[in-house]
Amino acid sequence: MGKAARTKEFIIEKTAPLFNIKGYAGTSLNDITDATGLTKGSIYGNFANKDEVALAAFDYNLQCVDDIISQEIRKQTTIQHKLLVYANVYENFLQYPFPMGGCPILNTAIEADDTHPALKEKAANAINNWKNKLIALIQKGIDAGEFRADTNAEQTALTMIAMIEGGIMITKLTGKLNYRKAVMQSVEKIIRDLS
Amino acid sequence: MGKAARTKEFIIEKTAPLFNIKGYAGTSLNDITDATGLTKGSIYGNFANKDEVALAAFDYNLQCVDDIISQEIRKQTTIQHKLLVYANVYENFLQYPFPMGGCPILNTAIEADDTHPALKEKAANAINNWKNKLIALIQKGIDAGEFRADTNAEQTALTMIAMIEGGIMITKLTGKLNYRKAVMQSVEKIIRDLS
DNA sequence: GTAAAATAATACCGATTGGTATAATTTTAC
DNA sequence: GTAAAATTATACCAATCGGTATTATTTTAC
Repeated sequence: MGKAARTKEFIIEKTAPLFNIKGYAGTSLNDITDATGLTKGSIYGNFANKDEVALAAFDYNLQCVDDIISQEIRKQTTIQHKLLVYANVYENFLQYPFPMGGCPILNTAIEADDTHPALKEKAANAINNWKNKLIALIQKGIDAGEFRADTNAEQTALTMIAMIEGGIMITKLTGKLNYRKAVMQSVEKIIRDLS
Repeated sequence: MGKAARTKEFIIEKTAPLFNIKGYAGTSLNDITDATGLTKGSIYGNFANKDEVALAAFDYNLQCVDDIISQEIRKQTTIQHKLLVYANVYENFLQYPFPMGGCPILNTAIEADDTHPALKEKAANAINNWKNKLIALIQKGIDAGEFRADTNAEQTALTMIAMIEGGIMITKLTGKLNYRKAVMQSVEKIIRDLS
């Protein structure tokens, strides 16, 4: 890994929390130079513009979440427990190296949906990948006889995602941790009801 | 209503969609003067600063949603149907005079939670009021014998809100209307399961 | 070790940011 | 109808916005 690649990585690491907390419009190039200790010349020597930094920062934050989830899923043996990982990780994300500012998909989705097509597409892909992973897991559970045969995998997957993201929003906003806990218990109920 | 009050109202009406679509940081004073056709002098003659416009715009957008919901709830007679209004209105919000840019609570919550305490508090109050209304409805259903006595009203309310807001985010992001439909059908199932 | 190439710092650009002082114009109160 | 008060427009402010040309400094390749 050459110097250039290392600096690029460094810039992304330092700015990823900024974009997740303050948003794309709310993060200025001054914020970026402050957070990295580098100058504008250095930033623009490694990225074409602010957009490219933001896109890379989103990828970094998303990868961070994916790594945590994947690692926890690998620890579980039954499909039901693998599905429960999503609820458990998001319910206790303070215990994990979760990106500062909350779920990057949610944050990016809300800001970018009407304003930034490139970021919007990245967030949309993230949701679709998440959905597909859930569907694959649920289908595996159906095939293995662990879940009911009449399960609507796609509807269950979308409902889980909606509940998790909605629960994050509510708790981040109100400061009430038990609000998220209540929602995540509903997610758990939905998963248990698949059996 | 004097001239001043009318102009103030006019500014709010014209800028409310802006703030809901582009966000607080993304909406500039130029956007505001463009949308209203007024000059900066006029804006600052009626509002102390951009913050005050944004706060008033949020109130306006929220009132808009509340009016739609309240009106539809009044049309229904059973508690179950009153609860279903939330799912139905949000599922078909294109059929109503819903604020441009989607749910103002969600939009404001995500942008303001780490950056704008005053807006954050307004959004938090909106969520709490929504939650309390749902709890009151559910409790009424329990008291009337329409719902099961062991219903956890608060958990149900929070789960409904999370699902609705999460469902809005997913559909706004992916453009797939049937994704929201799937989630809203899950909301309906939760409501039906109360009986 | 040296020369070429890549990276980083400095200094700058025009445009835009939120905001204000002042002057012109309307409203309002009587 | 007139004078005082409130509202709106004009012109401006310093600061900051994203971005770039140029210079200085490191890396890299040989």
